[in-house]
Order: sequence, then structure tokens, then C-alpha cells
Amino acid sequence: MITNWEDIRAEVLRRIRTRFWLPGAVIPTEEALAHEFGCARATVSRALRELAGAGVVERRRKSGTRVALHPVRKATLAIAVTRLEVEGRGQAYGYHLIEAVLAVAPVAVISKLGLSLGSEWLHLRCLHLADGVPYLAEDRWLNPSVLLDPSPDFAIISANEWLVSHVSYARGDIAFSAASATQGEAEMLDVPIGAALFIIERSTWGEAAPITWVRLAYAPGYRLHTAV
Amino acid sequence: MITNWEDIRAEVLRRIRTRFWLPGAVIPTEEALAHEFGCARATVSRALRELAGAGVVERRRKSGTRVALHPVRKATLAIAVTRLEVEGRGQAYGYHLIEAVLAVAPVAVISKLGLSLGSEWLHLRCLHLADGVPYLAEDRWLNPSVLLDPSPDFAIISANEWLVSHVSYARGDIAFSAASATQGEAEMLDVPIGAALFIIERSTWGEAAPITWVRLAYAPGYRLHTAV
DNA sequence: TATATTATTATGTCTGCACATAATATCATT
DNA sequence: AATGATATTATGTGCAGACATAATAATATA
Repeated sequence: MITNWEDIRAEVLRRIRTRFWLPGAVIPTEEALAHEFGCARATVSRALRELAGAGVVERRRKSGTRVALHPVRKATLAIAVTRLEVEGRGQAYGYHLIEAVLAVAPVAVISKLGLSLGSEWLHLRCLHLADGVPYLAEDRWLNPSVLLDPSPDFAIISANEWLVSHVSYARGDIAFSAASATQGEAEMLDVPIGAALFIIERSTWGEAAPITWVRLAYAPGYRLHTAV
Repeated sequence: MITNWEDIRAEVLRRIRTRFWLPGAVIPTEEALAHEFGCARATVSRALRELAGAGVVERRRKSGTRVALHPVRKATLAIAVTRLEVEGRGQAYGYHLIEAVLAVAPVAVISKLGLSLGSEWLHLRCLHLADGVPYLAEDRWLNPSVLLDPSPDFAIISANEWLVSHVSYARGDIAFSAASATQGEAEMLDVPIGAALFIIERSTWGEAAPITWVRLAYAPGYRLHTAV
């Protein structure tokens, strides 16, 4: 008797991983499993739904549930506000605003956010520190119209942290890549020009207009990881 | 009247993103929302549970549901089998086995998988191509005891693809980082030594013993991205 | 034979109810 | 004032039943 959806999920996962049910094979119906485990169909359904969300099984009406043939590993990364990420490791967080100017956004940013040409945005360059050591170089373009009156002081609070608690957004996009350190990044992070850096680029849109585009260049050694 | 959990999730998300409910604020109870929307409590519960899973709200018994103060963006990356990733973009997939030898695993691998010192593992080096261009250099250490009899021919099928359909695993770990191309990687990918590469490292364990450790070095230009 | 039409099936969703559980508030006791 | 017992509250889980929906199979029709 298993009447707990987490235990059922574990048992089904066990049968898949031990290859009792092979990749591509159809597993018993919800009703059959509910009967076997001595629980309600809804409970089995909950367990299988979670496994489908994790990419372990694929489900289709009428045809049933089958073990995923090519398990798309869904790695879920938790991307926190930088300050909390650093403090969460027990390190002291530091933050410096390097530059904040109104300027015409470069074409790369314009095209990614779909801006009109020649529009002036706020350009921020900042450095985040962990235990006093350069941790992350931030290069951000920010739609000035989202700034409230009075405008926040980005020398004190990081744009990221201010944005998440003051500006509503509708959708966003995150990309991960690797790049060689530019001269500016090399200076900020105190590494040689050309060093391999881990890059996160984010675009964020509000309901009507784009909000911000940011490139985060992490100091060498940075790793994002997750259990599967 | 909203009696559909996805619509309820959308409506709650709208209220949060339009800052009708502010970060940190407690939102109405499931029962109150169910009454407002004219649906059952379970339906609201389902919607809020999904939002909690996405990191948008935080829920605690007795205290209720509140809008996440520091929304940990949970970026879910879909990591497919390389062949399907390439073919999914409409490119021709190519695969070459460079080397396959039994050898003593280096300390870095031993420590990551918790192997006993001096054990001989199968060392594979392979190159994956997209439209004939080097795409990914793979450096893999594989526990020879997982190989069935007859042993698969890794000159024809990639280890990744063979493993997902032939070996059961219990848990794994994925890490993303950036690194400068080693001499071997530079040769395989046809890039200068020191070029910034996107790196994925994976460790996989079976129920009892470790199965494999692999380092995937992607050619410059590779990006992983996801909508939020 | 090819093409609609209809039945069947397994998952997807919603409801109303019950009880479990964790966190908090309240109150009595020392 | 500090401590401990008790009540209250909101979420967490489970159940049985109903109907919706998508995909497939079976059947009838041109």
C-alpha cells in the first residue's frame, strides 16, 4: 500500500532507472497503478505528472504514459540576486558603481531588445565583490523611463536588486555562454585580457516596453551547478 | 468566474507583475481566492503550487502565501542528446571517435566520482560535428563494468546516446563553466589555444557504483538559453 | 478503396469533502 | 516574566466521483 504521491513517484522512478520499464516502453495506466498501489487515481496522476515535468516520462491522452526515449535532462538553475548568492556562501558582499551615463545604446543591444535607433538609455557599469575580490563585472543598459521619481541611487543599491523590487516585468530571456575577457572586463576583474569568462546575458521586457539588457561577466572559477 | 487552474495562475502572476501585490506581501488565502474566482480551493492550490515551484511566491503553512521578495529565477535548461540538439536545428550531425583506451583515471576524475585509486577506466575522446564543422569536444571516463557483453562500438554510437538507453542511473550532477581551450581541445575544435569555451561537466552514478564523468567543451559561439 | 462517422480509451481537470501538518497565537501556570 | 499546554489557522495531501479532451480504433458509407 503506497498512498503517498512522493513515494509513488520514487517507486516509478526506481522501476525506470533499474530498467524494469525500458526507455520507450508504455507503463501501466493510472488506473492500473492506482489499483496496484491501493490508492486513488489522482494520487498516481500527481506522481506521473511530476515525472513528466522532469522529462522522465512522456504522457499522451489515449496512448498512455511511456518512459522517455531521449530523456531531455531538465537542469533547473537557481539564479539569485548576486548579493544573496555571495552572502549565501558566507562571503562578504561588496558593490561598486563604476559608471552611470545616459548614452545611445549600441546596435547589439538595440537589436536584442527591439529599440528604436538612437534612443538614449542609462548605461551602468558595476563591479560586484566577494570577500573583497572581484566577482562579477556587470554591463547594463536600462530604459530610463522605468526610473521613478526620485530616481534610485545606483551607487548604493545594485540595479538588479532595485529592479526586482520596483519594476514589474512581463517576460525575459536568459542566455549562458563563454567569452574572452574584453579590456574593460579584464581591468574590472583583474584578469588578463582574453581570459575565459562565464557570461550570463539577460533581456527583460515590461508589458509594453523593454526594461533592461545586462551582460554579467563572472570572474574565472565561477561554476553554476545543479543536481539531476 | 475562473475555474481553470492555468487561468488562475496567469491572473495571480499578472497581479504580482503589475505590482498589485507587492514583493514580500501576503496574498489572500486559498479559500478567499477560491471564493473570489468562484472555484474550488484545490484549483487555486494547484495554481499557487506551480507559482511556488517557479519561485514566484513562497508558501508556508499557517502564515500563508507571499510574493517572493528575491525571486530566484529558476531557469530550466533542456539538455538533449547532442545528436538531437544538432538535428533539431536542421543541421547534419557528425561524430568521430578519436581515442578509446583503458587507462588509470586522473586524480581530478577520481576525486569527483569517489573512485578507488589506480582503477582502470575506459577513456573516450570524441568530436561531434554540426554541418561538418567541429561543434563539441567530448572527454569521457567510463566505468568499464557497465559495458554489456558484447561491448558497444563507440566508433559508431556516441557514449552518451548508448548510456541513456542501456544503463540505469540513480543520480547525477551537472556543472556549467567557462575555460580556456587546452591544446587537445584547440586541435579538435580548430580554434587557438586559450580560446574561451563553454564547458559542461557531468558526473553520473548508478545505484552502487559511479558510471561516468564527462567534460563537454563547446566550440566558440555556443549559447544555452531559456525564456523566463 | 478511400473517407467520414462513431465508439473507445487514457489522460487532464474540477469539485467537495476530510484529515494531516506546521506554524503561530492565546492562555494558564509557575 | 518565563514557560508550557492548547487552540487556531493556512497549507498539504488524499479520496471518490464526474465530466472534458485528445488520440486512436472500429465501423459505416460513398
